[in-house]
Amino acid sequence: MTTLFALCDCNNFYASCERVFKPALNGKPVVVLSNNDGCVIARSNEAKALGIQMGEPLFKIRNLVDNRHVHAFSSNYVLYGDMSDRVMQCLSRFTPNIEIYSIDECFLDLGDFYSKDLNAYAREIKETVHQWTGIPVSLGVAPTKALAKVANKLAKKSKKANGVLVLTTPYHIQKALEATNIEDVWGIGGQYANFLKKRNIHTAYDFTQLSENWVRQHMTVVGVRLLKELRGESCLELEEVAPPKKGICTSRSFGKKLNNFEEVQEATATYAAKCAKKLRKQKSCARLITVFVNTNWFSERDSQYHGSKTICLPVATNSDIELIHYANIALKAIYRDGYWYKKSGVMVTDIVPENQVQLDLLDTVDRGKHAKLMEVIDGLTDRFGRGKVSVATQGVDKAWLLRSDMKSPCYTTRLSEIQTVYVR
DNA sequence: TCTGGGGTCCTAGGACCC
DNA sequence: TCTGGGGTCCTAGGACCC
Repeated sequence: MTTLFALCDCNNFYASCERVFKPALNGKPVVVLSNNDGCVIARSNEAKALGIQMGEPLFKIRNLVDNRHVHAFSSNYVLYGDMSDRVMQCLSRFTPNIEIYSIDECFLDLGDFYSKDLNAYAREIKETVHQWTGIPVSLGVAPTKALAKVANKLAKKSKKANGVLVLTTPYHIQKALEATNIEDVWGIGGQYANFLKKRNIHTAYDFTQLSENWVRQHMTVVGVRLLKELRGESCLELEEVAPPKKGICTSRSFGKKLNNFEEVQEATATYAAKCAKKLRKQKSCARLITVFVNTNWFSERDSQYHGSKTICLPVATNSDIELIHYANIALKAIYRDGYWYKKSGVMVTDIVPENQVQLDLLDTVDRGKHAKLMEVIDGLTDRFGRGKVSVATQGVDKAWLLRSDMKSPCYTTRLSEIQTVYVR
């Protein structure tokens, strides 16, 4: 059986989302910033043309932003998540077999469409998504996922392709591989790119000429899989159902540096509650919780400290109350006075399905009661918005909160004005 | 002054067991 | 003095992705 994949990738996704609701920004440079308005994480084509790099800190390009009238937005993940859902729903009308690969990318199984005019079909997909959601996308079509990635990159880059490139013949595939720099290949990061270039491997085509043994020796079985994929042998299947996560992490840099235990504790408790919520969403419980704290490692003045502590819970849980309790214990064990803290985080691992939790005979926690309470809290959160109901440790003043001074409204989701309630 | 956050997979090496 | 061999599990670290 011949395989055929399309990779649909939203162009400059976050920047495009902002533009959908502010069409006056079309044709103008737009950037979206990371949490705390720290660095650039999305750029419109006009912003790229100004030389603004991905990941560049805002303060380094302040002049450019001001002088060239670059429109900067704080990130608004609720908006982007909702726009992503709309794009994916639209795509699923074209084939039921899709894999949502990331917030802005989707693989489509086009195996049944080989006899169709693939160029016309891909273009129809592209135009429909744009019409329905306002988001511009590019499509690459090829016999393997890695080749679909190659096709997608070229579809974006080439004026002639204009957002759609179909690679089905050996001739076109070879031309595409020759036109793709090795560092632009999916699965080749900076380390491997340097390593390969030193050995005179500069394009994706050069890479396909290597021997399987050599690649295995230097790049593990992952490299071999990529080699086969680029040679047209499909090794990566469409994963329509996302497997449950094996680890869940919530961490943030604080809006300002902190040297006060209570404030770090509030932030950390909030991250623990976020982990609990993510666990409940995928109907899992976790048995290991890790808390870590960091000072600002960019600062040359402040003395540096990194602490982390993992605690094994007697019984796996997804309750806010329990995870906050153990997060507090872990934090107390690693917190040292006399440092300026910039970031903390909570990670939960050893994750099991909710209905397969091993119980402990000496367990003193009323799990039924916790589950009921969490159900109520989740219900309130869904109706009235995040942060309206919380465990008291999470704090009220929140001096540690992120900065996001340039955030767009949540155009697509409801906001609420209900009084905040605290559960003790 | 200001520098993101959240994941995956693979391998090597040590501990431990029979 | 001689000092096995194979298997599993765990962890740390390194690579990658968006």
